[in-house]
Formats: sequence, structure tokens, C-alpha cells
Amino acid sequence: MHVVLRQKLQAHSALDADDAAALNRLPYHDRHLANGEDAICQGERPDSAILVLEGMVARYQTLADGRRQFISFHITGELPDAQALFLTEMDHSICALGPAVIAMIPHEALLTLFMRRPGVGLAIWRETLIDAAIFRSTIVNNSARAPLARAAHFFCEQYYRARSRFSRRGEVGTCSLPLSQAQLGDTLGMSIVTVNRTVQQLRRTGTMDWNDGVLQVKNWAKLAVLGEFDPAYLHARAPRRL
Amino acid sequence: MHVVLRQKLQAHSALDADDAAALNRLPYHDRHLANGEDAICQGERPDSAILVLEGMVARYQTLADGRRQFISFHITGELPDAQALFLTEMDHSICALGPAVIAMIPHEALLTLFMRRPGVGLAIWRETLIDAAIFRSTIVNNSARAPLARAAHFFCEQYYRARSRFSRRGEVGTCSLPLSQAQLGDTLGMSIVTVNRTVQQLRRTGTMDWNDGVLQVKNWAKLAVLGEFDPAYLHARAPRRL
DNA sequence: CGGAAATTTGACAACCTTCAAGAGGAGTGG
DNA sequence: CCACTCCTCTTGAAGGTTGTCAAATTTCCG
Repeated sequence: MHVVLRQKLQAHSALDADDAAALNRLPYHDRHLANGEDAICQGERPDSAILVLEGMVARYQTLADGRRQFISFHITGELPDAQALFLTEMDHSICALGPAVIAMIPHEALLTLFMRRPGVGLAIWRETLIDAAIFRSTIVNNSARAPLARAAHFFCEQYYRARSRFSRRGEVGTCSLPLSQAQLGDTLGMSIVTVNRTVQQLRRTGTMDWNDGVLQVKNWAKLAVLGEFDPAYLHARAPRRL
Repeated sequence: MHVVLRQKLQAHSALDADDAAALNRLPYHDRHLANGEDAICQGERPDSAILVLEGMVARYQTLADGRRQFISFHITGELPDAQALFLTEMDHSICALGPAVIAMIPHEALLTLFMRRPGVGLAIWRETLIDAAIFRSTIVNNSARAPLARAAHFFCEQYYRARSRFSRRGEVGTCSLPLSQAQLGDTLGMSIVTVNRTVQQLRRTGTMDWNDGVLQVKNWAKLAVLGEFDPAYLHARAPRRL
């Protein structure tokens, strides 16, 4: 757990030895989630933060008629409910896509850590700010792009983020993306039928494939053009110290 | 300037006397913006944060074909680019809707303030988290709701936020909303024609009117139902201290 | 092996966007 | 003062895209 969190924070923030040591003393306990299981629901007031250790979790809101809208997806090292540290009531739910393992870290322990090591607090603040930057991009994507570009942009983002822990971000390769087409529809705001036809259309471009929860990128440059994808908004590297 | 910021932060965070005093010593300078003028553009690396003093400003992204997608709107007391404190490069632009006055507060002064008065830093952190909560809601609204509900929800949010500085949030009344229909289209992801017809449809419900940049709510309860509006996501009150 | 879920395909209707044009106002310059 | 332009709002019509309905096929899982 500790190494996962430390690596994530160090991807964009400088932590000194004392910060790292303090991180290593954070208490937590693991929790295993089945496919589709909720880690936390809208309206609840959690007293622990979630750190994804394995698998993928998603944030979603439930609409008045029961439909779901997915908001974001999170992989190993991410803190999908960091905002709950300061916003007591959850305005959305978090569920597992496929089996997942998460660590539950008591809010209290994090808050005292922030007092003792402000650098850690700032790193997590930055984490939440990157989260918000991704939300902004999602607003633009779902509101303004036609289905093909919208789906392409989504695939680009997931692929780029999944591989950013390694050095080779773009280029050919695969990553895990364990969604159904129906869930992708609830992500991009399109009907299942349109999702299906759009994905087929994307496949025909020869830039990517997506099967059995695995996204395969065959021509990154072309896919990025189709999706108008510019990774600047992911703020992958912006170290700054107080 | 100082009183505007202090009131905003105290709306959701407890500040002690020393925090307030430190806020009052923040340096800044005013800047007047003409209608449509950009306060800051995508790609820039600001060294000051923006605080809205008068009027309204909007965040937006520019798409590959030059179209605009508005992301959020900000009124007196809000910090529309607080994230730039820790994410150096702007991933969006900020412009004025109608004439506006903003205060520019040097990042350096804010960062040293956070070191001396962590409570102020936390208050602004919470501010950015509420920002993100609004983004989540916008994703849901623009992705999943039909035009009428989408527009109704948008009007509800703007009205509720504009009036939250006073005690009477819901109920009958007016607030400033100086957008054109075309700009509302670039906000909700609808064409001008659809915006026009949707607004007319909303007017016919008798719940609201919107003319000359003024939003008038005539039947708050019914409008909130039309827009499926639940203000919980605005986290208007959630005081918590370290 | 059987049943449920996911993917795929077709057809059609509804909706939205685009194109086009006119009305009303605000601001500018002759 | 009026003509002119520009912008916004409004309305109509046509065409295209997307959602809905329905059903077949494949895959997954017990």
C-alpha cells in the first residue's frame, strides 16, 4: 500500500525523506471488492479514504430515473474519494469494475499527517486538482465532441493514464479497461447501439481495438488525432514545493 | 477584496481571528475586464490567482475547430483559477461575461500564507473541492439529461449559487446571468436553435424567465423538479477543522 | 450444458443540427 | 437624425444523426 501511494504522489510532487517515512506509517486495511460492488454510496459520510491497489473503480451518480452516469475511472495508486476528507457527504458513489482491491486509510490519520508533513498534504491537494482537470476535460468531451471523437478521446485518456506509470505512454500497446459497452454508454452519454457502432467504426480506422476488457492501441498518433487528445490537462509533471 | 474572500471562505470553513487577520494582509491589485475579455488563456503560467470582485467570469476550453465549450461560471468571491497554484500550466481560459472586476493575488503571497496559517490553505483546498463537485454535476447534467431538464438544472444551479450569499436561496427572485443564448449552447452542448426552443419551453412552464442577462425564478420548487436539482453537491456547509 | 449477459444488426421514429431568413436593438458614422 | 451594420433572438424547413424497439448471435458463467 505505502509504496503504491508514494510512487503516485512522487509522479508529480517532490517528497523528502521525512515525508516518505511518514507515509510509510499510515495505518490502513485492505478491502476486496467483487465486480460491480459499491465501495461507498452517494449520501454516505465516510471516515476513511480509498486508495486503489488493484483493479479499477469508477465514480458514478444515479439519476432520478435510476440511470447511471459514470464520472471517472481510477486505477492503482489513485485516491477516488480524496475530496471526502473535507466534503463530508458523498455526492456520488464508487463501485468496482471487475474485482478490485482497495486500501482504507482513516481520515484522521491523513489529517494529522497533513499537519506534521504539509508537503504530503500539498501532494494530495495536487492530486485532487488533477482530478478536477480531468473532470473539466470530460465536460468538454461529453458536451462538444461527436461520438467518434468522443470515444477516441476517452480511450486515449484511459490508455495514457494507465501507462503513465511506465515510461512509454504513447505508442503501441495495451491496457486494462474492464467496461461493458453499456457502461461506456453511461460514461460518454450515448446509447448502447451508438456505442457499439462507434467502437466498430473506431476499429475500422485501424487505430485501436477493445475486447474482453482490454484496450489495444495500434496507432497512437492517429488515435490521438481522432480524439483531439492533448495530454497537457493531465498535468503529469508539475513539481512545485512550498 | 479582503472582505469578499473572507466571507466566501467562512461560508464553508471556520477561520479563527489570526486566519482572518492574515487574509487581510494579502497583497493584490484590481483589474477591470471588458465584456468578453480574457483574464488568462489556456497554456499560460500565471503567477497570480484571480478573485472575482464584481460581475461574472467563465472558464472555457477551445476545441480543435475553434468552437468553445464553457466549463463553469464564477461570481463575486470565487477563485476561478485556484488550481493554478499547484498546476502550473492553464488547461483552460477564463473570460469575462459582461464587464467584470477581478483581484490579482500573487501566488507567492498565498503560498506563504498557507504555511503560516494552514487553516486558510484548507479553506481554499475545500473551495477547489467544491469546484470539482460542481464539475462532476456538470458531467452528469450535460451527458445524461434531456435538453429541458439540462437547462432547468443549469438555471437552478446558477440561481442557487448566486443567492447562497443571502439567506433565501430557493423561492422567487432574480439573479444576474449575463449570457447570450449562443453561449448557453456552448455551455450545455446544444445548438443555438435548440437552446432557443428549450428556453421558450421552460418559460411556458411558468417556472422562470431569462431576459437581458437576468434570470427570474417564478416557481422554484417546480423548476427544481424539472431540473432534478438537489443542491447537496454544492456542499454549502461542511465546516471541519484539522 | 443451459441460462444469463453482452455484443451485434436492422428498421423506424424522434430528435437535434444545420441552413436560411426575418425581426428587433444597440452602436457607429455620415 | 437617419442609414447602416452587427448582434441577438426567433421561426421555419429539410436532412441527418441518434435513440428506441426488436431480435439474432456470441460469450460468459454456473
